[in-house]
Amino acid sequence: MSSGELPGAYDAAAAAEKWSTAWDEAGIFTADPEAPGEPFSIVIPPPNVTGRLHMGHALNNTIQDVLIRYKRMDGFNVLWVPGTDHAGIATQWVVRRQLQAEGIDMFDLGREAFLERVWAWKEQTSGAIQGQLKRLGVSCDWSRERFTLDPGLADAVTEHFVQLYEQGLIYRGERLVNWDPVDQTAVSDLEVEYKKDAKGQTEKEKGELFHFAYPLSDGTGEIVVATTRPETMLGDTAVAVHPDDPRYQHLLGKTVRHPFLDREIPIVGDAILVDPEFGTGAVKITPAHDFNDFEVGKRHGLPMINILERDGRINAVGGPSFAGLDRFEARAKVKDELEALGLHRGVDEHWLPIGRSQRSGAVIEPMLSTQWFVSMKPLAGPSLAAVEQGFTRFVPKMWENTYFSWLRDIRDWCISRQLWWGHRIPAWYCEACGEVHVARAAPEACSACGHAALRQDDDVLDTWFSSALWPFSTMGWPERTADLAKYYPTSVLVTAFDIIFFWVARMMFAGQHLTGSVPFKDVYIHALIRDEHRQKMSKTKGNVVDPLSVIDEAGADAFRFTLMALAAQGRDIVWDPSRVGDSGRFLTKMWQAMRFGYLHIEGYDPSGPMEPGVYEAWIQARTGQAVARVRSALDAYKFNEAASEIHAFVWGEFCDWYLELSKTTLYDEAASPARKNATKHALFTTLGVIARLLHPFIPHFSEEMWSRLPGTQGFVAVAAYPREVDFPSDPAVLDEVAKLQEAISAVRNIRGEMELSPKVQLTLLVDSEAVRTVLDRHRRTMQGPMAHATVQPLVERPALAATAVIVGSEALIPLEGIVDVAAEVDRLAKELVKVRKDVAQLTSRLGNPAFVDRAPAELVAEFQGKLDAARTRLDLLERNHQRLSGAS
RNA sequence: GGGCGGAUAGCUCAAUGGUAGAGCGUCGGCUUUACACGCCGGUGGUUGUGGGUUCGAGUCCCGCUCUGCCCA
Repeated sequence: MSSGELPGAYDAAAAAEKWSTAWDEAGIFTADPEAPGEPFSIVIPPPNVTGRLHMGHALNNTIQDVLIRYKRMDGFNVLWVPGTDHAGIATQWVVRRQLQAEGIDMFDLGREAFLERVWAWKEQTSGAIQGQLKRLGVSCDWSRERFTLDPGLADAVTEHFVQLYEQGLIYRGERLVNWDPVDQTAVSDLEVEYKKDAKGQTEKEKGELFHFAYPLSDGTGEIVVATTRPETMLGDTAVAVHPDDPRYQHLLGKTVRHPFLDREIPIVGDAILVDPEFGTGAVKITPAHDFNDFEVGKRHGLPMINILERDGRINAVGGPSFAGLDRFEARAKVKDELEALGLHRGVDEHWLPIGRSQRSGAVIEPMLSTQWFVSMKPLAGPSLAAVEQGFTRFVPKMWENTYFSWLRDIRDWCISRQLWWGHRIPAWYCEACGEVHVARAAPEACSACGHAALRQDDDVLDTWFSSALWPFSTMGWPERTADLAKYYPTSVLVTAFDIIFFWVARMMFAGQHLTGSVPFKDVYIHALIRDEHRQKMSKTKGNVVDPLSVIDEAGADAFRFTLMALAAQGRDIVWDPSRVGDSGRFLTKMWQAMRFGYLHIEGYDPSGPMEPGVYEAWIQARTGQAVARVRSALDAYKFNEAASEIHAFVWGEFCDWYLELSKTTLYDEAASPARKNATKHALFTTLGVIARLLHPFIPHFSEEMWSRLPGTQGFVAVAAYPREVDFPSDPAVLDEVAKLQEAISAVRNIRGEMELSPKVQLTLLVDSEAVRTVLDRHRRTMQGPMAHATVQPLVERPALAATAVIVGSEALIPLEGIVDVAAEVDRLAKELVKVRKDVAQLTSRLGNPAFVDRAPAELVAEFQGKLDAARTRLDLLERNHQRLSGAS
C-alpha cells in the first residue's frame, strides 16, 4: 500500500518525464503478435520526417492514443505503428533552398552529393518529431518505427510498381502533365493549387487577354485570336473555330502563317472546344501546353510542339529570337514583336484562376512530357465497392461522399517525379535498342538485344505511391510476417479530411489490389483546428499555436484533455486557450479529491471488514452508469462526449456528492470501523476507477494517481478498463439518494435565495411521514455541511416559513427572526411562474384528445405523472404564497 | 457552376420526433473540517427565416438568407 503525504500540488512536468521513461523501460507498448487477445491496430499517418509537430498532429495523435490506450486496457492485443514519411518534394525543396543560401546549385552539385545532403538533413532533423510525439504522451510501439525509405518499405514500393506494371496497370506515356518549372518536376492534379479568396473560393487573378492576328497564308486576310499566355503561340499548331460559325465558314481548311516561325497552321473546326460567343470565336491551339488544346490536337491529329525547357525557358523549337528566354520574358517579347509586326489587335482585362505548385508556389505549366502513370479506372472500382458495401466505414459517414466523388471521376495518376529524393523508378532502358525493363532488381543485359548497357530511369516515384502501402509495408509486406497475419487489416485509420484523396483512397486501392483486403475497417475523419477567430492556422498568417508551448505551460495531459473535449464530430475545432485552463483545473480538482482520500487513509484496510452503507452503494451504481456512457462514447468515436461524461461524473457526482456524503461517516465518531473502512474503500476504489477511465485521455496524471492509490499494482496503462457489469446498481438505493439530494437542494435553494449564511442552522418541518422516514435515516447528513438542517415533523405551522416541496410533499423552514416575509413572498412568486408554466403546458398537452389517443400510452402516463406532481407543487406553493402575502 | 457541412444561451458546444441542456461567462452569497484553480444558489433561448408533414418538429420534407469547405 502506498503511504506518505500527497504533495500539495500535482507536478505535470515531473510526472510526464517519470512515466514516459517508466513505460519505455517496461516495454509495455511493444506489440506481440503471439500474445492473446483480439487484435486492434493502427498505423500512424506518417508526418514528414523533417517536420515539426503542429496542432493537427497533436489532435490526430491524441485521438489515436486514446483509442489505443482504451483498447489496450480493454484486453485487446494492440499495435500502433509509428513512423515518418520522406515527403519527396517538400524535403528536396528545403534542402535545395539551404544549398541556394550557400550559393550552391543542386544541379551543379549532382545527384549523389545532393542525396548525401538530404540524408544528412534527415538524420539531423528526424528525431524532432518523434521526440515531440513522445512529449504528447503517445503509446506507439517505437520498436516498430518505420520510415518510407527504409529498405523493407523500398522493396514494397518496387514490388508494387512491378506488379502493377506486369498487370498492365502502370504504363509509360507521353501526356500533358502539370509541370513545376521551379522544382522541375511533374506534379499530380492534386498538387496544383489555386489562390483562395477570403471566403475560401477559388480566386480568379487579374490577367489580360491579348488579341493578335494570324495572317492567312494566301494573303487574303487574317484571323484574330486571343490568349492569356501569348508565349504559347510559339507552340501553336492550329487555329480552331466553331464549324458552324458563319463568320469563318470560308476559312475552314485554309492555313495561316506563323509570324515568327516557318510554319503553316491549319484552321480547323471544333465544336467541342470553341464557344463562338467568346472573344472572336477563334482560338489558337497549343496542344503541348494546354489541357483543352491537347484534346483538340488529338481529335484533329495536330502536331504537338513542346516549346519549354524543364526550367520554364523557351527551347530551341521556339525560334532563335526567343530560345533561352524565361516564359515570362518570352511573353513580353512575343507581345512586343507582334506589336512591331502590326499584328497586335488589343488587350482586354481578364480574370482567371492560376494554378500554382503546392510546394514551390511556381505557376504550373501544362507540358507534354513522358511520364509513368497508374491506370486508375480498374483500381477504383473495388475501392468504391468496399465502402459502398461497408467493408470500410467512414466516421462521420458524410465523408464517404468526398471519397466517392473523387473515385467516380478518377483520372490516371502521374506517379513519376523529376526529383532525386525518393524511390527511384525500377525501370531500366537499353541504351542500344531502347527496350524498357521493369524489374525488382537491375537486369544484367537487355532482354531484347542482349546489350549490357542499361540505364535506370532517372526519376523517382510520387511520395504518395509509397504512402499508399503504409498500412502493410510497415508490417513487412511483401513478406508474409506474423505482424501482417495478426494486425492487418488495421482497425481504424485516423486522419483529416484534406488527405482523403491523396492518401485514404490510394491506400484503399493499393491495399485491396496488393493484399486482397481493405487496409482498415474504419476511417475516422477528424476536424481541422482553427484559431479563436475561426481562421485556419497558417504560418503565413502567423496565427499558429505551437502545441509544444501549450505542453510546456499546461502539461501534456491538460492539453490532451482539452483537445478531446473540443473534438466534436463533424465540425471544426475552434481553439480556445482558456479551455486548457479548464482542463488544468479539472486535474487539480482530482488531485484535491486524492488529498481528501489521503486525509483519511489511516486505518484503511482494503481486505479488512467492510460495512458499506447506502452512499457506497450509490456511488457504485453511479460509477457503473458513467462507465457505460464513457464506453459507448468511445466506441462511437465521440471523444468530446466521453470527456464530458467523465468530467461530469468526477466533478458533479463523485466530488460534489459522494465526497460530501462520505464525510457523514468519516467524521462520525460513533461509526463502526467496518463502516468507515467501507467508506474509505469506496473512496479509493472510485478514484481507481477514475484513474482507469481517464487514462486514455490523461496518461501521465492517471498513472501518477494510480501509483499513489492504495492497493493498486503495476501500470494503469495496462490495468483493466472498467466494465459496467462490475458495478451493480440497486434502484432502491438510487431512489433513496435522489430523495436526499432533492431535500438538500431544496434547503440550499432557500438558503441561497434568502442569502442565509451556511452557519445558520435551519429546521426542516416535513409533512409526509414517508419522506421524513427517509430523511431521518440521513439525519447526520442533513445536519452536516451539505444542508445544516434538522428534520422534524410538521406539527404546527409557523407564522413565517419558507416553503419547499420535497418528493411532492410540503416542507417548511421556519424563518421567524431570520428573514423578511417579503423575501420569501418574492421567491415563491418567482417559483410559481415556473410551475404555472409547467402546469399550463402539461394540461394543454394532456387536454388534446389527439395526443391522448395517438401518443404511446406510456408517454401519456408519464406526462400525467408529471402533471400530477406539478399540480401538487403548485397547490402547496400557491397556498403558502397567499398565506404569506396576507400576513405581510 | 456542381457537391457536402454549419446556423441552438454572451462564448464553445449537446440534445433515438416527446416540457431545449452542459461547460465557460455573468450576477448574488460563502475563508464550510480536499480544493477560492474552490463551494452554494440564481440569471440567461420565438433553436437563422418562410412553408409543409405529424397528436407533437431544434430534430423529418421543400424554399430562402447567411456562413464554412471540397471539386470543376
